[in-house]
Amino acid sequence: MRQPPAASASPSGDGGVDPARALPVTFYARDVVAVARDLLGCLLVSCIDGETAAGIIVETEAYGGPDDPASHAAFRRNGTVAAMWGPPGRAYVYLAYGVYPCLNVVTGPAGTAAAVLLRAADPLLGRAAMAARRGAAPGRRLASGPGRLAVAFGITLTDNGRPLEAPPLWIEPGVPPDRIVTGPRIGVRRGEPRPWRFGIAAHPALSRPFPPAAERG
DNA sequence: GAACCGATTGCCT
DNA sequence: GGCAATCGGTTCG
Repeated sequence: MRQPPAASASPSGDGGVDPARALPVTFYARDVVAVARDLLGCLLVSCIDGETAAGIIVETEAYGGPDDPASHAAFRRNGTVAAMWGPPGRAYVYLAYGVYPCLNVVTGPAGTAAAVLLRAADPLLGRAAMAARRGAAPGRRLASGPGRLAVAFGITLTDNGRPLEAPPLWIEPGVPPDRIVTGPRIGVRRGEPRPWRFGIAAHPALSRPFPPAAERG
């Protein structure tokens, strides 16, 4: 499987990315599970600190509103989580274990408090900048994991609530994947398990392999 | 105002 | 494979 041509051979000066192509708010204003699946193959772009970083989204997780015990919105409404309760198409950034920022995309009508966690991306542009931010060699784990992804793209808590339709942070349409795998969300302990983790089948940039049972699905 | 928890990661054994 | 690091928000006293 070759790299999708989403960011190749463009007259744009940034190696092919173009904020004019950013997904409209209507894309996000849908069911959180649908958005989570449709984001696979799309191009995440950030222009932060003078560095352009872009990568294909290869893994996502859907988190519902108050009805989803695993969601931050289940028992919280104020603070950073307030972004989840806001309008769709905006970023919800939280700090995992006080260490790593994690980037979510708010979905559904305002007040739904649902969001999609971006768990992994396949670096396409700005690998050097990603590696520098990660403090790692430009190898294969630059953005494979929610914390790694956010750090690689320069995302911090200050980006919480930021609209995702214009610089410095936006998402462009990409090539829909041939096969999508499904599995239980990672690290979730509360409530009944939901198969709301989605990934591009057998993609090398996945944060972790999917359970065999999901591969057959 | 203090204690506790968490949608993680990297380093240690 | 196991566990410490680290911080914002919520909960409890």
